[in-house]
Amino acid sequence: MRQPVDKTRSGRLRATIVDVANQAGVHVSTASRALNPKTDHRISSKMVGKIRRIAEQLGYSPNPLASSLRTQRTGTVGLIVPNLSDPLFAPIIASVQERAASDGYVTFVASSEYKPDKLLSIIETMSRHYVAGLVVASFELADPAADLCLALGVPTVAVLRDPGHHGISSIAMDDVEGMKAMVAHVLDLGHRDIAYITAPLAASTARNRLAGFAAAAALRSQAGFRFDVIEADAYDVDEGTRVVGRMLADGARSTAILCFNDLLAVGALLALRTAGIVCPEQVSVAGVNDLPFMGLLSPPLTSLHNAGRTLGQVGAELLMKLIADKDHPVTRVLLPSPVVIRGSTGPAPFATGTGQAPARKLAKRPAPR
Amino acid sequence: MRQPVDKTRSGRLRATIVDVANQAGVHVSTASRALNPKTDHRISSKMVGKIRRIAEQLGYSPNPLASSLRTQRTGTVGLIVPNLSDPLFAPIIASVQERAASDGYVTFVASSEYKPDKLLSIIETMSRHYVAGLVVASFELADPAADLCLALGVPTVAVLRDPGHHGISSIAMDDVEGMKAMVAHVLDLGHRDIAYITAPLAASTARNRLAGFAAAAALRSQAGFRFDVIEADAYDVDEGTRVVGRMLADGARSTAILCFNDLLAVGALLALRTAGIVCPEQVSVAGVNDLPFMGLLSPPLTSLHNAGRTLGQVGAELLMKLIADKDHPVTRVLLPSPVVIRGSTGPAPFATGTGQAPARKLAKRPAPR
DNA sequence: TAAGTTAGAGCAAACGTTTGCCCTTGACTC
DNA sequence: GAGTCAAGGGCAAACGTTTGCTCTAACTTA
Repeated sequence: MRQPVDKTRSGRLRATIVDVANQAGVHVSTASRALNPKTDHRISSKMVGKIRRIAEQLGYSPNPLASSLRTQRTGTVGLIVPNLSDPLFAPIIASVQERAASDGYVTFVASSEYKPDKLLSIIETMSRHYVAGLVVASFELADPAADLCLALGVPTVAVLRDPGHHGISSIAMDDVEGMKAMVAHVLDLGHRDIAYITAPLAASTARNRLAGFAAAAALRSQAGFRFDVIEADAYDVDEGTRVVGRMLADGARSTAILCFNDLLAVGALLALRTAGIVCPEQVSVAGVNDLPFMGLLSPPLTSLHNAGRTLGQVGAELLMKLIADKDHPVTRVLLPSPVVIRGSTGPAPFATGTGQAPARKLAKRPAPR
Repeated sequence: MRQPVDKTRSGRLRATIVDVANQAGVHVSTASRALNPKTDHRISSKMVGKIRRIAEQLGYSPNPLASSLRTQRTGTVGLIVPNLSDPLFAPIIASVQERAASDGYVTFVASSEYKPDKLLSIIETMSRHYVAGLVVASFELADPAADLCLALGVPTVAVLRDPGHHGISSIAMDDVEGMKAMVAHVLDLGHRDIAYITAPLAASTARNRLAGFAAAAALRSQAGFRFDVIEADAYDVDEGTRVVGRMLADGARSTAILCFNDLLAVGALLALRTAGIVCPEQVSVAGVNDLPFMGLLSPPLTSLHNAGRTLGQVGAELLMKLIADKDHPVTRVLLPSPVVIRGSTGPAPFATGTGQAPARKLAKRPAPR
């Protein structure tokens, strides 16, 4: 005698497929097939109707754990970002989530905290949870984590940062061209002494933006132009303040400071303000990513557009294809990253148009108000 | 004859507990007990050692799906926010995630998009996935979703917004006191005609901030004081611009505009700027939440502090307790929400200190630059 | 020394699905 | 009218754990 299912067990009152089958007077396998659109052709249509009706009325919905255990597939995808608090990732998280949900997937989000080992262990964990696929925004260049994803056989899409792995599809901003355009912008404004604050070069974004800067600089390698690169150790506002503070203390003469991202740029603005240097009249500043509110700062920040939502959406879309078709070709997408010109970049002081800027230290002037 | 486990199946090469048991020459139940610290006292310690060693060397880790199916428990918690893109929720997401992870839980994040039905269906889904508990930042007042959580028997903590349900623990900001303090602040500055832009009153936050505003207003119900309430339909910058645009068009005379949140306040600033009204000289503006960068706007925004990280951390902590002990008493935590005074609030124009402000329309003046 | 206790380990059921295979039945073919 | 076939449905194993129960042997205790 089969015990009737105890509906009150553990506080969960959920009908199982055997309840449905019993009620319909059929075998559980029949119920299973009838409920699954992929297999319901094996069952007579009136039986399908009956079983569906009973399932509905019992409020049956399949237990994803049991189903996944049997099929070795789940309805979940994983999303890994390097930092959950950085506003840069908010639209990516939101859009990946939305896109995945529209295909019936729920999303695990995890933060790798910019730590390569943590990334590895998260991937391990997610794989153990049988995620159907992974969207990763944390890859570094030649990241062993990319190999791990492939070894584990989990479909993976890189967003924002491209590990440069031949087996991993990716979607990212065109940082090289973006940065070239940014340099062109400040050159147009007459700047001849330009500094670029880069982030640690482990990430493709950092590498590419530096490459763009360097490429643009190479075109003006003549006398009268000066291009400096300073390396920051972090990605946040404080680091920007520290770095620019040091630059000023070292007597830097740059009239334009381009930053790896907006947070560093905001830090730069603060450091300049503290030093009594007026932006953009004395020094221009620009960032990358065009975070929310950057247009409302004073001065409003010039930046490179970052299509966070598109990144996430297209990335998730790509992942869905990869999941559906294991042999989907590896694809690589680059999104244009145009310069968003605002008030923090302006004409170079004493610009002569000849390319020969007079030697000059950043003067301390009282902050305007 | 048992077939040897096919390690290459479906691309996943994972040792199971039966591999460990076979290798150790013991029954799988013995292996299971040896591997579980809760039950390993039932097995001789040298056997435990041997089995652990073999497990390690085989790279065994338990399949969470199978384990959860059997135990009806998972190592996952759910987090539901109303909007993934709002910077307000970023620190909450990050901190819940961190705190849960430190207890070995992975986190599902979902967005209810401010839609009550969507919230219900997300809770349903998560419950089906056997989440161990739920952190919910989307509750409305007297939300049926709160009943659902209880009915499903899933431990739940409300953060930020309190559904006011006797069975649900919560942690939130003290919006009533915060708003009172904000009103006191602008009264101190001499303002006598104060407007408050509220959000839809479905949420406890909206209700409480309005209550705080009303309570503070009640103390000055004498002639010469005027307190207006305008209801916004949304929570974003655009809505703030629209609402304040309408107010101006309607000839509002308020010299201080308090807003439900920073996004509305930013919208208010934009509308004022468009109208050529100078903040704070002509009209003061304040928000709530103190989002990142609000101190860098021009003018820097006065706001109420929001302890997002604490909210998430304490909320998750509370959830861990609830999970560990089903009979943990329902607790309610309120965090102080002090006024962060910045440049967007200033002395009332024509302030006399007598409480009798002269009738005056908001004058259009050219925007300064 | 007989009875009772305990430690250590195995047995098998259970969690809720899915799916390859088999069986029955009725229709169709030659 | 015997053989073929397809449709419709049942059987039982499998996914990888956990856990109540049983069994055996060794160890106490009176």
